Amino acid sequence: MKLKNLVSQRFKENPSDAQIASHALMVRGGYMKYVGNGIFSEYPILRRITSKIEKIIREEMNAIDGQEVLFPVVMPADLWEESGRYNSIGRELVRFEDRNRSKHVLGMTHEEAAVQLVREYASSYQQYPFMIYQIQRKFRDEARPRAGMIRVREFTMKDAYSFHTSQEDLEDYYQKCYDAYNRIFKRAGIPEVVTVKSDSGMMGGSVSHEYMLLTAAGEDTIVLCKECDYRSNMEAAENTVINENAGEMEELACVETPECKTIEAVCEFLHKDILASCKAVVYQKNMDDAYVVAFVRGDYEVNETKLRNLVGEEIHPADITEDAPIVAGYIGPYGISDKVTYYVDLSLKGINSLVAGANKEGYHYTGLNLERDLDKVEYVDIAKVQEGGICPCCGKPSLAISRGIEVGNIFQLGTKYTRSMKMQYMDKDNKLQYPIMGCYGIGVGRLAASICEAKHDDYGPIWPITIAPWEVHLCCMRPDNEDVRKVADGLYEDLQKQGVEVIYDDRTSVRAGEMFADADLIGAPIRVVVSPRNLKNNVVEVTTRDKSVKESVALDQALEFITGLKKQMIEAIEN
RNA sequence: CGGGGUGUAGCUCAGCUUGGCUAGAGCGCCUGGUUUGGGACCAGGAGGCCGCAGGUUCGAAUCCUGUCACCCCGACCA
Repeated sequence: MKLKNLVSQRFKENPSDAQIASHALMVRGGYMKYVGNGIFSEYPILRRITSKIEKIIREEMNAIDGQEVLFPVVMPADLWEESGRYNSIGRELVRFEDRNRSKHVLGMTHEEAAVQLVREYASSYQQYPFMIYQIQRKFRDEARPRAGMIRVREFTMKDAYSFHTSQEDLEDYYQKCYDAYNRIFKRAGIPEVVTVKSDSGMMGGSVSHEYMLLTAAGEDTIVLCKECDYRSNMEAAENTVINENAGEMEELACVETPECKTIEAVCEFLHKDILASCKAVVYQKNMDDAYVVAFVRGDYEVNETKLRNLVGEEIHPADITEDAPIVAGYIGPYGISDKVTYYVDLSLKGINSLVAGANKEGYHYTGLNLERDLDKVEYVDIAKVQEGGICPCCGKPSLAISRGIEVGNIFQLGTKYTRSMKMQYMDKDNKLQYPIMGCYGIGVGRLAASICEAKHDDYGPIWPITIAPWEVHLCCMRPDNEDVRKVADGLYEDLQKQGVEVIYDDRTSVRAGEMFADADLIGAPIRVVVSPRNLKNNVVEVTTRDKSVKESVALDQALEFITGLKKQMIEAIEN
């Protein structure tokens, strides 16, 4: 491919709306073009990258006996009504009517389609297990797309669905998929992706893992133990708290705390330790606006995902009205209205004397002892883990908090979809059974952007050779010089004959600076420069994008050197 | 959905507070020339319904009202 014919435009300046490196570089380099909120087109450079990522994914899915299929993007609403998700999913599911006024949806995930595809086929236990997958566009009407290709509304995804006749078989296959995913990320050049325990959310099911690329630009918060292998998404992270210095037992007393609406203000006013205070965070159920109060130790934040799972339905931060059965700023577990559901976090266990709201405007209690003063207390885990918190696995105070991009996930779904959609098979004993499912996703575009996020410098992406748009970027400096052009043209031909993917820059009237800047933005791992200066010494210059190699190679050895370097770079990633 | 911000050339932006001639710059693009190892220089040129609609005014990119779109933070999110 000649660079001068490449459909795309490169820019010197950063786009004004880009907040993260991958977004800025991929727009500047002509990888993609903004079409609408959360919607992009891919130019040839990016399409070459995503095609290579897809190829790796296909190979690994096929290697674990996956069979590629293709589901429709548009599906009749009936199908989604069967599983119950037509009504349970919010506005991210696009619903519309066709010309006959019949309801349809745009596919945002394909559990229903997968079950529908194999429901009649897989009627005997002898046909199990099997896995089907597709690589296809999805549309999710996200509330807030952001960060370029990291979070978009329309995107390409590999989604796989496996069907099993026993939990053991699912777990066995889940492990195979777990390993296949690790191979995919390794082969795509980011072996540093880690798995974390995750919350299953709307997918349903029990065990699930997310594959996270740890980077400051990530949207997810990850909890990692520095001492052992414990890793979890913050949403699912267990919070372990031990209140060792539980303090003196005091008398319960109601004290005036004027204008003290935050826990910090109260503690300062009363000269009490925030670690012996009880903070109230108020939510409302989405269904009926009923109030739900979460009590946590003053220094903790509420983990809304854990709270939501406990409540068993959707909740949102409360809007406390005048006639509410609670007094904003003065809410405490002692004497709280029985119209309010409340939860007490583990972080409050064992503290002898708490400062807490008195449920009366302008008053707090001191000396509150939950076990002595309340009829009964049940402690639940609803707080966010803190930096330096205690690891639930090894027990050491070694938890660290980091940011990550979710590049893939795997779920043990169970029978949620097969039951609701009445997919059954006949087992050995002539009994009807529901197959057990697993599902496994990878966002292709997001993975490309994540790799860019992980592998770039100020000048552009540094693509791993396995997914780079081209393996070699050949620069012909001064193509108006006949000797130089002849050598460069020859090298271009020869490299291609050797099966090397080359992007060839033979533009006249382009100065060296621009050529190099373009090469950096395109990010091919190997750069070869043919120029009058090099030719004088009968050499070409070979450098790698990551600057680890920079050599002048004799003309007659150039081909061998470059193909050798390519092979070396591929092996370094694949092995 | 709540808070903040921005819409002027393909890109990055100035002009708007205090209304006034044919609306500007840099980059990019086209023509010609000089250049040629990290985004050159000279000369000429094309390119704008100043997001959209309404209003105020002799006159609106600028003031007012409405509306749409986008960006950021939060909420939400397999």
